[in-house]
Amino acid sequence: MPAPRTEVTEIVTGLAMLGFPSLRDALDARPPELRNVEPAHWDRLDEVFAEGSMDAEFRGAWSNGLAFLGAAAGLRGRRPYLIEWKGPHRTPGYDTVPADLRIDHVYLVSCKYLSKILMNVSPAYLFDRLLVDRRGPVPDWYLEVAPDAYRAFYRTVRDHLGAGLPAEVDDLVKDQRIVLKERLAGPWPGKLAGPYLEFCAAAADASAARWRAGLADPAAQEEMLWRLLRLSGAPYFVLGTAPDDVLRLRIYTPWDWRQEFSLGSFEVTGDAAAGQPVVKWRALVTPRGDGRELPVEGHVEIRWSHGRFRRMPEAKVYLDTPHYDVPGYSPLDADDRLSRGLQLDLSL
DNA sequence: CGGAGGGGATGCTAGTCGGT
DNA sequence: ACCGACTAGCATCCCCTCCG
Repeated sequence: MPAPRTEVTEIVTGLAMLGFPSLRDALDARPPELRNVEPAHWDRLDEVFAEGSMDAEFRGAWSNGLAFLGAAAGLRGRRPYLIEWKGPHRTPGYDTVPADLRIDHVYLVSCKYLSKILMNVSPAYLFDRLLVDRRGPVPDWYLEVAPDAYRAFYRTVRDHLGAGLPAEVDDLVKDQRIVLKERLAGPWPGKLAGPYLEFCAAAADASAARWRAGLADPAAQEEMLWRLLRLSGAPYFVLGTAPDDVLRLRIYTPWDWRQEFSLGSFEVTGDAAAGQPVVKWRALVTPRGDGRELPVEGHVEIRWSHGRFRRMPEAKVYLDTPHYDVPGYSPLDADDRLSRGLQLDLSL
């Protein structure tokens, strides 16, 4: 069962597009146009709504759905005949568009909690395979790119913790990893903090070098930026909520992007100052017919999954540029301003 | 507030095993 | 040798909290 918050956000966003006079009416109707929502989901929604503990989420999702119903680039006031909720299941195959709702078979909508996290993937998939082929060898990334630094750091840890651990990090087995994770919970002990930072710097630099190696030509850089920003072959919409903010974006396709922008540069560097292995990325984008360069930047944290030394490292990709300043992310209300005549009265 | 880290969920994959 | 069914393990995806 997904977190109630996710369910509230996604289902209520869809509900609001169906034009009910109020959320209460919509919840009571349990409209059949909203597919894949089971009775248990409706029951839980009723329960959470009655409790009132998630009023902010309800309000945000409701206003997002209404905005999409009225938006020029969205439904322009046309009540959909079908809203498919992706539901608690992960979509099979390669998930290019992170869509939680599909409206009338064509409009793809992703309902996000406002977040700077773009994706969380395996390091080899990002740095070696450039987000192209998910399937591939699954190395322990730290051993793959910074074996000497990783082994040296492990030996320092082992010497600090004492007996019961193998001589080399390569020989750790599952139970030992669990023990390591538990004994290393919390801040690094003073004697390990310095060596850890050294290892972080080595892993970050090596990861950046690996990434750069695949990004030699401009075409590869441009495609990399598109994939990082999750541009997809089909346009889609992001309707985000936060306690007191909303984010409503239309996400360009590469085709849209090319018509408005060109890529000046894409740079990747290890971040020695961070408290974990971090690789920074930065693109300079030039709008066509206008000389001002727009920076887009973010960073990638490389981190153990499920605790220190426990599972394979994964790569968490962050966007540091505000969403509204990203070339290729177009605010829904900007589209509305372009076609003012289509604005509808949405007061309830 | 956001960087650092935690951990549940899901479904892929590499095993095993019996049958052909 | 190959195939399909089945399954345990775990890589990856996703969302969460904690704390300075």
